Amino acid sequence: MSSSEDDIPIVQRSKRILDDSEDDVPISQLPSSVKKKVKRETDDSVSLNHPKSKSSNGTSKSSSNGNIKTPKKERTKKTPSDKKKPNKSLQVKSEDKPTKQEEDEEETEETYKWWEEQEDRDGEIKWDSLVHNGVLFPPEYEPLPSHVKLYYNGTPVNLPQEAEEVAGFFGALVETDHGKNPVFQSNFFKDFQQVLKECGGCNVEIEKFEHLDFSKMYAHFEQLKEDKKKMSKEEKREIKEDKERQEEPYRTCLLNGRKEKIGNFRIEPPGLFRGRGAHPKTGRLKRRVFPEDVTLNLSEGAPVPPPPEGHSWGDVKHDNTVTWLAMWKENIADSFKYVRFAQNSSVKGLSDFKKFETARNLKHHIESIRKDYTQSLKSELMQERQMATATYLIDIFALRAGGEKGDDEADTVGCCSLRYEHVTLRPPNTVIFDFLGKDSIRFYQEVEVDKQVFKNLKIFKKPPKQPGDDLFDRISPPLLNKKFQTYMKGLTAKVFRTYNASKTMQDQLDLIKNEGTVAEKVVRFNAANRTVAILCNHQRTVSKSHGNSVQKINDKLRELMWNKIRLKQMMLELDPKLKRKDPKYFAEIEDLSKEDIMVIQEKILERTKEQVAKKFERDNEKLKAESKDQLTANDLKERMQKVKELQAEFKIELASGKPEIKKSVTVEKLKSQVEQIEQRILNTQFQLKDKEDNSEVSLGTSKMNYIDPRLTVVFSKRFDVPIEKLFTKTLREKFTWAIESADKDWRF
DNA sequence: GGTATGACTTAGTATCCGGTAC
DNA sequence: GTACCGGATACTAAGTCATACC
Repeated sequence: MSSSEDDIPIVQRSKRILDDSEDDVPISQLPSSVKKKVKRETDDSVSLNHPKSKSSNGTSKSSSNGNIKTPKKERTKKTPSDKKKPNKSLQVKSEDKPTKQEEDEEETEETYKWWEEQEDRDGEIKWDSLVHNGVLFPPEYEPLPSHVKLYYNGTPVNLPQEAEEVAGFFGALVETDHGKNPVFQSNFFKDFQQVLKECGGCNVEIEKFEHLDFSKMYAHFEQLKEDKKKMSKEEKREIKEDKERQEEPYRTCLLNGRKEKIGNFRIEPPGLFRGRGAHPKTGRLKRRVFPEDVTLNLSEGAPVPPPPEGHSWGDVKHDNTVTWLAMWKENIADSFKYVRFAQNSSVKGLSDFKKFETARNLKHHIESIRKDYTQSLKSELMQERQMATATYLIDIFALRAGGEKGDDEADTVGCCSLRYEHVTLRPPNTVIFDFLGKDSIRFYQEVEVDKQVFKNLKIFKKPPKQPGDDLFDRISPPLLNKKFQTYMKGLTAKVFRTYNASKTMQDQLDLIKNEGTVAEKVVRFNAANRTVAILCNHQRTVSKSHGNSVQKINDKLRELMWNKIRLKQMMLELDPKLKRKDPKYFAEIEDLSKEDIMVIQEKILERTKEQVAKKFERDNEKLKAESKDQLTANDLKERMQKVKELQAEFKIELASGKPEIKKSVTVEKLKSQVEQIEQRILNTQFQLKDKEDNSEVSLGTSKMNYIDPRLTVVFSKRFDVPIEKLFTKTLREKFTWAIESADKDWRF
């Protein structure tokens, strides 16, 4: 690198790789060294039919043949330059920052519709050319102000910078569940002491975690949060724009000459490992990643982005059989972390499409698979019997495969790793599953199973087996998957989950009638989604505000109920004979006791008081701003008088049991008001039920990973529900291929 | 056949951000 | 204008599975 280049800030230098040198140059026109001869595998190719390839009757083939088109063609080896050159509009532009509108247009123009391509896309080669600007490193550590210290036994500790950073990681978490977890504390403390030792120690001998006092650090971080909140809009905007400017070069890359988004272009910052569940390593220090730890992957001959000043890359690879752009080794589990394409990239889209097509293909085999494993449940061979039983559990209860786990990981299980204690048998054929699955999420289900499955599980638990022993001791996920491959190409344990999730969704959607408002249809769609989420055991922790908001809705319901009763009381006041005519209609008048009513009235009064007080404050602030005379305490008293009047009315009503009737009121008018309130009650109850039902169920995971997006698109089209109501912006981008390729008649 | 490795998908949670009520 | 709430997004941990190697 020339010295003049050295003077250019890293951000600008790397930006130039895409912006200057390759700007407006399609990859196919790059120097020949960039182009790479590509050998494509042609076996079992998958491609999508696109709207242009209609059958003679004008309907898309996708609805009838499942979009799979696999004529094996002998293909000659292709080089990138043989491929169709991208449109001018697809080339990366960067000079003159485009306006927001231009950006949007550009976005639309640049979207590569891979699903409209005719070519086969299977095989080992994942890309023909890949050019990118490397990765974004987290900022260097900024030392704390000198007055913010860690204390040990009351003594302020002068920590070296490296150790202060680690202490700060903990300091920020002291009040969280992690910070209070003894394993987290102990792991942190060991690593903290190690770092301290590495950088030469400090003024105090630190021996016990219990003597550490992080309160000053914690207060400092809290203050920083507060300050951030208090920043003006302008300041916040500037910071955001700065951040975006810095990230810009790393957001996208050139994949086969087309601009594509990158997902996690940021190297993970150092911190304390937050393992889920009872993870033995939770709290360990995740060390800072340096360029020397990072391997880049890009086209041979493509310009290698310069590493940050004074550093060099660990390695630079040119492997087009993988889809990562950069990787590094992390120090907790000693595994790799990858920088990959974004969810809406062609690479991810194609992979998603293939996943759903494989799952969809299972429908042609599922019947014979079920027949086969039902037979094998009675096999003489223990291994076969275990295989059949495990397949049954994976198919029917959507269990994961359940690979072996080490002692240095959380103790979680799936099907093959189920142990004696995870399954309880209750004759004649009830099985109680109780175990921690992925992410230490509890799987608890009491289910009735096939009689032979029950028998088998009983055999698998027979002595000398005891708690701690594997239920399925003769099989493993690789063995299961090997067997699955004999049923169908590409079939593995996880495909059953995708298949059953999408099949369930389709069945549920089929039950929905095309009636009601859009909002009602969305609620029904979500209910179908929820069935799938429950099948897959997708949970979430109840939000902190959940109890509060449920309480609010319940209060609202009681208030509505009271109002309805009052209206009915008024009706009887106007025409007492009504009660004899329709006793059922008026029966609910007795539903609320005097105490109930008092509580409701108090809540209303309280709320009204608060409203008046707040309005008073606001008005005063307004007057102050206009330099006018302030409202006085007397004014407030006057305003509060109205609340007092209301209170008096309530009191009279409570004593007499008769609400005040206005002159113009008629029985008919009251009846219509009752109907209105009843509708509101129904809506509110519906809203409450939805909230309760969803409080512990996470719908997003199944929508994102398991439900074929084309099902959602079909629902949207058939039921006239805008796709925006069913997919967020991110999901619409991720599933553009589905939105543009599935028609009304598509079936999973 | 078992284990290690590497590359990918799936997953829950933390944080951001925009709408709404006041 | 602000505080609050909830949905959307970002982050990264934790799975699955193919392949290589012995």
